[in-house]
Amino acid sequence: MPQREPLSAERVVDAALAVADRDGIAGLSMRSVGRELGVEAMSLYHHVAGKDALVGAVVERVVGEIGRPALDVPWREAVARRCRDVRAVLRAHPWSLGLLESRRAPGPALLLHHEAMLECLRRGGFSVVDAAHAFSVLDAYVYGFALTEQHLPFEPGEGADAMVEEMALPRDAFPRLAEMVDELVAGRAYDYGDEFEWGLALVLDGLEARLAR
Amino acid sequence: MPQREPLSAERVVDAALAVADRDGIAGLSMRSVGRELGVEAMSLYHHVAGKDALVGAVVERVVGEIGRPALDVPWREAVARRCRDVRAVLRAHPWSLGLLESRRAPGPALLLHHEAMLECLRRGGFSVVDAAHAFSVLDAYVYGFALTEQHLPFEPGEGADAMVEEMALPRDAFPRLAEMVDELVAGRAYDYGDEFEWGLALVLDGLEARLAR
DNA sequence: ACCTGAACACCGTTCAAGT
DNA sequence: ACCTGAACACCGTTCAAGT
Repeated sequence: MPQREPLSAERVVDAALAVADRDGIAGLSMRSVGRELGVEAMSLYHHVAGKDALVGAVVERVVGEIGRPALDVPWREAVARRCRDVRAVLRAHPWSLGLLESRRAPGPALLLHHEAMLECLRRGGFSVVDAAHAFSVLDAYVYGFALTEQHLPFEPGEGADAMVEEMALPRDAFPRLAEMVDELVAGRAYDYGDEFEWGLALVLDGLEARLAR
Repeated sequence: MPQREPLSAERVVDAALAVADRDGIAGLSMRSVGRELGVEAMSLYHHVAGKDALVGAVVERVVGEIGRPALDVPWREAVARRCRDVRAVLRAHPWSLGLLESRRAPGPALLLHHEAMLECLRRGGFSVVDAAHAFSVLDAYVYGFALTEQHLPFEPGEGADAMVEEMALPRDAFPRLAEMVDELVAGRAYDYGDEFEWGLALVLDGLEARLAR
């Protein structure tokens, strides 16, 4: 019977990430992470300062999954890829968005992402101030989309039918919602996820226009 | 000594809102709400089904603070007002954004807001499908801005100086962030909150262009 | 040096008991 | 009908004790 692998900050973060991915944010506790490692919760305190620090490290790990920037393509394409990357990461770890609020200062991984985004924009010809503006809109859009996407009353593949049932709209009180649901259901194959590209293109068009003037 | 006001669902929600506004989301517990009302936590269960239901009711109350739509103005102005309204409400109750994740189906107040937004857009001439697109971008942008605004490493009025200190950027590793901070500090009076209008105008311009074509 | 048992001050919730 | 005390199964964290 092999000796138990010794604990380390890295293994604790690994375990916490696994627990969060499996059981969501509500299932992440010092005790559950300990259980995951076959160890008492108190042992974790020798490797992480506390739950806040652990959560911070897990968020940092997730942010680190955002791909490295492509600098050999036009700014619009480079920026679009980063945005898709961020959305993909936030979708893979839905619980991480809610965790952002417990962090105050951004960690190095998030700063690296910000830096990469600004680099793409500056190379594209944006002034420092406009790059700051552009970063702000893009960041808000991507985070916000991930947030709304997460709280949809239906599953991505499921289409809009489920939504109609789930919320049972009184048509006369909500005519605009009703016609929208009708049309989306009638048009079949509506995937809310497609909205991401529509909005992203709109924002990028807007930035292009600002750049030209 | 006056008889104690009898408990009611409404009074419980009032108290929960007061606790959340004062102590944040972490301070909101059945026991703390009970304390706020001078009552044991267990008494609350006679008026709300449980914590989830209470949280739902509190969110519903907050969403209800979003103003009624102005339908006698051009769509662009009407939509802009609603967006500013939503942002203001989310800023007044910063903890509510994090609470959205615990809700599955949107309550009537949120549906009313969605309906109002769609009404503005449809009156402006957007097709059903384009109104859905437009709603999606706007919603994502506003929520996302509120989210990023909430996690700024510095206080709104404080300017960017605090940010520089707080995160102590190694300039050579983050040249783009460094130049940005420099310029914003040099330019004085940078208020991140101003970014909201810049991005909102960009999104609305984009929608206007889509409407015209 | 690393791990843990017991303890403390908290959670949400149930249920039988009080008025 | 409305409120509550005691209890249960959980939290994060401290600290003295074990190896």
